[in-house]
Amino acid sequence: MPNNHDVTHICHAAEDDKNIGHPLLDGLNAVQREAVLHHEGPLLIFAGAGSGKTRVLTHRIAYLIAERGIAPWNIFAVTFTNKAAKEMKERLGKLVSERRAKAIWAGTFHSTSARLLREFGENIDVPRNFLIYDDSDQLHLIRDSLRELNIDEQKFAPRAFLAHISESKEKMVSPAAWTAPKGGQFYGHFRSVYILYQEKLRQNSALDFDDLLSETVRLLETCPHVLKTLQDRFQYILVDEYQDVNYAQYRMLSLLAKKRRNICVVGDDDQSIYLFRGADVGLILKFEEDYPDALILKLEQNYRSTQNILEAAYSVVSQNSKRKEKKLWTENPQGGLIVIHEAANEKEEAHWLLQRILDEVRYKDRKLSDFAILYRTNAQSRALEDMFRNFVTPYKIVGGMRFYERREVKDVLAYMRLVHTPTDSVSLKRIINVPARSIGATSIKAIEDSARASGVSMWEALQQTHSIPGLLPRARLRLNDFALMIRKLQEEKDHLRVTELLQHILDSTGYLDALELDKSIEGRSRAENVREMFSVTQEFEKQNELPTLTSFLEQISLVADIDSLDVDTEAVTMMTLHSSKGLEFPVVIIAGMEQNLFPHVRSHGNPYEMEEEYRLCYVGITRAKEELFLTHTSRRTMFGMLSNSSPSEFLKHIPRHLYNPPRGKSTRTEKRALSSFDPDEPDQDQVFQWHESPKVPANVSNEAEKPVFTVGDKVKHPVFGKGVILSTEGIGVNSSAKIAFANQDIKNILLEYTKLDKMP
DNA sequence: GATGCTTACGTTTTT
DNA sequence: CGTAAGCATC
Repeated sequence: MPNNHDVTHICHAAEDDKNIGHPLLDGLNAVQREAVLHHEGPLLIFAGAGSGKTRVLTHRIAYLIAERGIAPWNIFAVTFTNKAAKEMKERLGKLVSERRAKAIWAGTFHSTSARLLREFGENIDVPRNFLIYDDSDQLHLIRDSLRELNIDEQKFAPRAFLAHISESKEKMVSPAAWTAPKGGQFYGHFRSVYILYQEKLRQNSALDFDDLLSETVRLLETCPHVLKTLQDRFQYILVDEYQDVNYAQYRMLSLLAKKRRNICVVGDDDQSIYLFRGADVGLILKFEEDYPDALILKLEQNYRSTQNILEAAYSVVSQNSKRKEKKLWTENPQGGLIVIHEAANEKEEAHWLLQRILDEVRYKDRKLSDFAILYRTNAQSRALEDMFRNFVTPYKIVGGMRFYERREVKDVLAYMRLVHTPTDSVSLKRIINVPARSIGATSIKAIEDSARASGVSMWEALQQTHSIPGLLPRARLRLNDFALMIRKLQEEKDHLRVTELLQHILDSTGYLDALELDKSIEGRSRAENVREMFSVTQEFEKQNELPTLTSFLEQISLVADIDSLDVDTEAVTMMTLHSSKGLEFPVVIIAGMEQNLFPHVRSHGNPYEMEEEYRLCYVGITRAKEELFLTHTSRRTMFGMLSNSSPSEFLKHIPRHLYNPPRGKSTRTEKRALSSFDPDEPDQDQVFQWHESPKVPANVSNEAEKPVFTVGDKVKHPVFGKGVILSTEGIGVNSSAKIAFANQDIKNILLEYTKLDKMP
């Protein structure tokens, strides 16, 4: 089986179309063509996983431009991630021209909203230099609000307020319109917290993620001239992943599409996985009501996966009651069996799947980049990463501890934000004493109180330290120095490129110098991360025609983890199931298929959330093109506590004939289980039975020519150089050795995959 | 005001 | 287990 067949090669076009021969319709099936050719009026496309919807969307846009003479700047394409927008433009560049592809409006709801508010926000008193507050910024504001309102943080979790505020905004419920549900002190406090939080956002010239959407809706609703301008601008609207749209986004679309009604939405109710973020599957099902004249198309032919994989996916998602019945079909081969594997614990799980991957690379000519490991929670990546690092196998990870969430990066960004938007007191408070300039909590409190008393921002209060009561003379001096430094940077900001500004900030604050004094490992990596910021700004300046500070900060606030995933790197990809939406891989491994983990324990007892877990599983399975591995453990350590785990209920819905036979409890297995690394030998034999490629018996092949190593042997590793064997483990393919290298590193090396020379 | 120690607490999923 | 916030001490 070819490793990276493109869908284009196995698409078969219907023969009977009058437009046959048009390059934009080439290789499309009949339904896909209809979607491309549909001219004016609403269009709803149910597009199953792997049914070529991105192709349909890009070809449809290309057709509008090339054949119908629609100006690219009159087309608005909403994608789910920035990455998807970028890819769409790249593909369009090849279909029409790069210049025209660049001119279309493509982006996420959030980035488009930010752009519109930057352009028109002044109509509704959104300042031009607004910042976008992320989760942790929001929490700061909530905490401040709770303190101000004398609400006990211990009794009422700040997160709970934030979640409920977010929910309210998604549904476009203002503090005034909000009505308290019955009972509970929480709701008694809620309105005042909501109001104060909103007030603080305004004072800081900041919008949160939800504001981007709700303020845009408010803009469209309250300013008819803006609405008209935008209705004329966005003559053709195309929306991807419509099943994950929330109410505010829905309102925004309705307003924009009202005049011309050229709205084309694509989605799949089986792939709705953002309920927690306000996504409402009901909206895609309501589209027909909203637009009774809509053309409705269904893309049900799958070009991605084998029949076995599709059947497994269907067997899971069809358990749900609230879904539009549909079943994908494919002309693809049946494919090999799915492999379900139980490991003793998360370490062994990681070890097993790493081995599987290396086996396939070795015997089936796979590349590391053919593999994706998916999991339910980010925390699961730790065991995987440890194992990959130990065995020196390249991997790339989406999410987890994000670059922009690191303390040092946030600090540097806070300086940039403060220079850009002085009213941003969250940033100000963050860095006013970083690096330490002897400005302590008492002084900060004094500024805050004084600012509140006179109704100005902290930054404004700082300009007149003499009128702040309770400041010691020395503190006053320090504060003046700080204010002067920031003012200088503010004066420069418009004449400098972002990279230069970053340099000036580091120079005048001494931030990097302070970090470099710390010689510890963390200290070094912090300094490294700050220097990495220069790559970020330089890359930004290269990629953007108008690389302003405003757009830099905006882009950083709105990047998704997935946006920076580099598909070209030769490495295994690891990410959450959520992040994997829209992607595909020849081989997919879903790890942690356990009850209470996936489906997640928090979804138990909530039928809506349980159905979402099933959809999430469906999304995960349908990422796979050729092979699927599902692993679970019998015991897993969570929160530092070891607990028993049982196989996920998803597994029992997969028909027996689709996966590998259960491994027999042979004495061999039991013996093996006693040895240190559970190599799970019988299972491995079965794995290879269903491969078409000739199997090289793994544990026989090289054993003869491989030297045997014992503790104390001196060896030479092709990458790490000279070392000494500290200990050995495992048998055959699984044998590994702990080796101490000359550079002090101690690593576990899988002997099977490393050319290790014995030295005299 | 800085530093170091203790404790409490948490993990869904993300624009 | 690992982190972050909180407290006591210098």
